[in-house]
Amino acid sequence: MRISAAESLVMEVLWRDGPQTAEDVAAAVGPDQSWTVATVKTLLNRLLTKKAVSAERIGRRYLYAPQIARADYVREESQGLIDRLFDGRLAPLVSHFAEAKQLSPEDIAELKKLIEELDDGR
Amino acid sequence: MRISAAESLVMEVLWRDGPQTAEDVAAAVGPDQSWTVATVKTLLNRLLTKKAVSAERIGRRYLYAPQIARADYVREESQGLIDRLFDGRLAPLVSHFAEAKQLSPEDIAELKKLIEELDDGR
DNA sequence: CGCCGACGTTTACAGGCGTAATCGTCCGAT
DNA sequence: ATCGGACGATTACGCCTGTAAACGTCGGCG
Repeated sequence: MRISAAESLVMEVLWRDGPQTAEDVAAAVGPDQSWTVATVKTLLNRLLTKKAVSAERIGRRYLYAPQIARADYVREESQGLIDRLFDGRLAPLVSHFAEAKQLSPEDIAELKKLIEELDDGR
Repeated sequence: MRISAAESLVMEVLWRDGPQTAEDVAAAVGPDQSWTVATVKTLLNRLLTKKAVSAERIGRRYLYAPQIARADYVREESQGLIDRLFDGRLAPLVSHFAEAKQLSPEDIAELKKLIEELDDGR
């Protein structure tokens, strides 16, 4: 099931800080988004029905924990974008960023190093 | 203004095949999506109000033409994803694909060539 | 032992989206 | 001059999303 933009912000804090209560999530994400606690609770509940998080009762409260791996989510999102916009291939994306002058020398160096490592591994 | 997923499919055919009528768009995109002509017309009209396409009257019909460049759209979408998932940097995305074993030797070769060209240009 | 308050659950509601049918108009063929 | 059909414009409608308030329950303090 699809995770929406707002929901993904909640997932991000669960991934980053681990299992926590609705209050904690609200404290972590609320300021940026200026969401009320109620909003965070709604999002957590939607994520629950989507089985994207689990809830373990700890006394009066629940601890919410991610049920899907961030890597999986990231892969799906990235693959989707690359499929939609770049014919499923990664190189054109990199190329696009290069043409749009969106790459700093540091970026280029970093990429170079990365690719060389990949190539060595081969 | 935001271009939705369905709308972007319409934009893609306008970008690919140039200005054309609603019928043409429907013929180009309809089969894949199994949309009726009515649906395509709705999407074109929404794109019109979003100023993403223009309409030039040719006799009885309109020719719809893109009003935003594909490169701009692509940049926004890509940048958005990279900002949301990879802290705004491109290398981690590439790295992620590598780790997910989503890169073929051809991909690696292509990237290598690309990066070397970029590096030369520097 | 009863009540209050903290939680989770349920309900709300406007706007966007996907998908389409219906309406109104105007061109072109009789 | 008329009428039907082809187009765009308008209207429809249910689902998802963002954002949140209202409701109900249960545990702990007094």
